[in-house]
Amino acid sequence: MGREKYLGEFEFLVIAALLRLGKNAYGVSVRSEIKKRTGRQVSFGAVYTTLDRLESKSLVRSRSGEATPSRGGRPKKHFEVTARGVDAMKRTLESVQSMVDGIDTAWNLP
Amino acid sequence: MGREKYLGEFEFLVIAALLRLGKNAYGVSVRSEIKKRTGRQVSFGAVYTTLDRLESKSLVRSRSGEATPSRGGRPKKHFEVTARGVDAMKRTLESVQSMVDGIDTAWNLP
DNA sequence: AGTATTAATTCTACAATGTAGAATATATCC
DNA sequence: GGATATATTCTACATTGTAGAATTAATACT
Repeated sequence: MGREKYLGEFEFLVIAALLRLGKNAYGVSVRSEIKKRTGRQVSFGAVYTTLDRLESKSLVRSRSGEATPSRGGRPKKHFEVTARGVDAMKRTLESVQSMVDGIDTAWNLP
Repeated sequence: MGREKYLGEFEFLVIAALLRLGKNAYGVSVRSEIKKRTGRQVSFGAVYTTLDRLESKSLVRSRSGEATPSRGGRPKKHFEVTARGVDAMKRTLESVQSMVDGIDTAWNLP
């Protein structure tokens, strides 16, 4: 049995973005989704590096190349979350929630 | 304005543990609280290193030395979360939740 | 064909955080 | 003082976070 791993803070956001974006998930859209929802500023480098690392850990998978992008530019590289990726996300979210449960209301945390 | 920072995954757990433990928060109890609630295995090194780093970022504060520990052993070093620490926690939790919101039910994540 | 324009990804580099385990310190008791 | 108990500090390295410049690939235009 491989030791259970947990997602880093940013890795978590990236995987969540992939899940929400579904079919339309690729570097640029992941970045804007995170910016849009969290309001935080995110560099391309951060996103692509993280996507690569997640892929080499098999938490994410990519299918490259797009048929015909009607307008110029490099082809997109689409990503999707693997089953293992979803598991890692669940595990991570579970530990966060088990620790936060209770104090959230006491300290009126979100 | 200093750029908004976010807590790392483990830093988050440690701060949460401090909040729950209140008056009784110190290295050893933080470790066991995290183990107990999340079921994950946690080394002392991880906890103390993180606590130190959080302190140097002023997200946490420590008051050292205990009056009379009725039974032998080195004195405890107690920790508490600063206002900035609570803020960082809120910010971090907010971005996690804003990204997870919606998919949690769709993917039956915790 | 050659060049400009657009869209997106890859590379490079370094900072911050995660993690373990041995070593060390401090206190009590006999 | 030596044994025992309790807790923290140190050392070292692996993984994750983050930014921005450079590069690649495609289309459109002249």
